[in-house]
Amino acid sequence: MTFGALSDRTRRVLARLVKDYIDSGEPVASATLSRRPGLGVSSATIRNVLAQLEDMGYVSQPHTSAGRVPTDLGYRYYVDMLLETRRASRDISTVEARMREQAGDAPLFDQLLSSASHVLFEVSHHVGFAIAPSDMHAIFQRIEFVPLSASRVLVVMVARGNHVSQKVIELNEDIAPSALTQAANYLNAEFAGLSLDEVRQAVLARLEEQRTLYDELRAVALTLARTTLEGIQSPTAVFIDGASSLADDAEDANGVSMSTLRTLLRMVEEKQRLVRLLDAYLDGPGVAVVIGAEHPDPQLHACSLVVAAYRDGARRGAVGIIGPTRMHYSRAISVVDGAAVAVARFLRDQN
Amino acid sequence: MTFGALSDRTRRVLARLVKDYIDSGEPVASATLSRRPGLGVSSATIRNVLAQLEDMGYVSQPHTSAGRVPTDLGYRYYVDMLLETRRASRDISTVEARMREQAGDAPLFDQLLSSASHVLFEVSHHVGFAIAPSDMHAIFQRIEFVPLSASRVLVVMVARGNHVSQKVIELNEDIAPSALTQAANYLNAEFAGLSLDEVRQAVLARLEEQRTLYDELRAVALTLARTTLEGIQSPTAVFIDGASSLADDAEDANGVSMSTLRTLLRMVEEKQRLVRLLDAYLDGPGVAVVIGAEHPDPQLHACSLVVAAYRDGARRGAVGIIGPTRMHYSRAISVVDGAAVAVARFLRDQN
DNA sequence: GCTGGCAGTCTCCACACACGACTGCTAAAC
DNA sequence: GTTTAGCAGTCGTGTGTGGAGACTGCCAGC
Repeated sequence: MTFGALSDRTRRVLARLVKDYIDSGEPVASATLSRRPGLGVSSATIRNVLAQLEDMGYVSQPHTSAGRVPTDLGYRYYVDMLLETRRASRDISTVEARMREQAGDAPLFDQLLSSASHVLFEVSHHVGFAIAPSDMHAIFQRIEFVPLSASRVLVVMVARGNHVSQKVIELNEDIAPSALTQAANYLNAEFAGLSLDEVRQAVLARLEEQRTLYDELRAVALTLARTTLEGIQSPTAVFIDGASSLADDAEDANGVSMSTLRTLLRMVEEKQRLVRLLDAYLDGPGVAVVIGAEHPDPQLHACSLVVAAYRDGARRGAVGIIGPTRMHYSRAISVVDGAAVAVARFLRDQN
Repeated sequence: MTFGALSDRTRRVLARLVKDYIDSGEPVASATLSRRPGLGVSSATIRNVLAQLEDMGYVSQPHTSAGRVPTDLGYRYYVDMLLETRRASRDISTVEARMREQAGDAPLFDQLLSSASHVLFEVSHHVGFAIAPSDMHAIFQRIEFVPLSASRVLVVMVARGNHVSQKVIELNEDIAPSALTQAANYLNAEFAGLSLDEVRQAVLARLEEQRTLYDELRAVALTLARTTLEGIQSPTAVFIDGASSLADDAEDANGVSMSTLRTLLRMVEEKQRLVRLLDAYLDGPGVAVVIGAEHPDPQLHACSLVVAAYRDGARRGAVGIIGPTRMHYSRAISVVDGAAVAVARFLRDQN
């Protein structure tokens, strides 16, 4: 997008109006803007500018005798300006320091994401979230079988990045601890370094062969591996924190109605909804901002989403925040950006 | 509590009023009650009864020309009647079947509690929760060390009841995988069957001795065990589901105001608050109900809590629901009771 | 002790009115 | 041509009034 379409003064008025509205929550009057330093013109002039901005769809009036309020398009213009100018500034240090404090030096992957969502909430005062990359692309590092009883086994699978998943498997027949150890050794030697998806395919292929070629140890190992991996392709892990901030947003009648509140609370519960919602925005680089009516779901038209993807090799996850359209975008953007960088850095350090 | 203080008819009127109010949410008029089958008296008579009940503090009028609404004391009387008469009936089958569907046959302890909270939410349409017993009394079953890199170890500790906890430990110096295996073997042989608290004490005691008596293997094992156990005494695990139902409660203006909503959402986040809140109610047998102003926290005066403890050997945890004081108590009580029994049964079956 | 009837009370809703906040427009000034 | 001051016009908000409706409390009669 080019910013040439609006004159310099018009742009300054729009930016000032958006900022004022974000701070106050009240429609902004021309007189209020003219009193601001920086634009040394009278309220009448501002009124002319605002009339233009209204024609172009950047601002609107709740009613004739009220000040102006930014439309979603107005926010969009403002945010694009921010993204353009603020590209350099990011707030990694604060976010990263807080995450380290929260999660410790050697966190499990889940702990890392959980603390990311928590820190995003703390610093933005909006709902923070962190989404794990799809498990299937994780790099298999190690598997371990812990006997719980004669026929029950705890499977612990470790993927790169301290990504641990576990599952209890109930066997049809008893199995000796030594057999479990051997099975684990076999699998570790055979598959370490492959992605879980590749491991799954390899396991299935070998089980096919196995039908003819009979080998007790391998059969057990591969069957255990298959059962384990079945559970793994379960839904993507999602961490969300700060749902209580929604109550504040709804109370301020920030356009966040009770039904929006409910929609978001449901999303906090059925986290996969959030994953679906985000799927579309995970491709671009840097921070993406989705404002109000840009959401496909009408229930979210009062909300904005600030999201940034992070990379871990070929895998991509995301962190971000959800808040009312009237949110402090500049801070939100720098914080989310910082969190994405911090998560990526953590992962790099662990590998 | 004895129910003799009120005449039989008075009690029936109170019960009918509470039920009607729970169903409708509207103040109940004397005429409405007189039309109900069962109490074959005119509205004027009902009015006399209601006046008595009001004197005794069981019901109140929002304003002079309105019907009656139960007070917290009225609910209390009603709930005590329920607890007295319904002691026999519990709804285990539904709850247990749903939990089994949710969690599978061999769930991890966390999965079990998570599904309990979810099922409680589903069937009650209020916030459901499940609290794990304090970890320190769990029975140590097995520990396993998984090498992640030369100096990083994943500790997996299993306690009875499929209770798995894990932690990454960063060592000061490199350690060979074989040493880890030996360390695990030593700890498993030595401490299996003790409570984690006992293990912790034993480990500390032996480390004291160890200062003089030098034995590399044991020193490593005990040090790893100590570091692991340090992390374990972390806050009690709590599972909560159904926060979105709070939005419904607040929307119906069930007395659940925005500030109550916020308080509860905060509690969903800082789960330890809930643990503290419940501490007082975990001792009694069966189901406990805390109604409105009976809560110490004034923010919860619009809420009721239905909670039941479950036992796992010497350990006690709890399950329950939180909803508006105007909640369907009879169903809530039977469901919570059923869930507590189902969790206990699961644990017994796993051990 | 119960019931029918009636007067009294209070909420809720609709309507009207005045106040205040901004705007849009126009004509004059720069 | 652009900016400004001034003014008329518009609309939301807060307040007050009145009538309808919903219950109750009380009293007299059964």
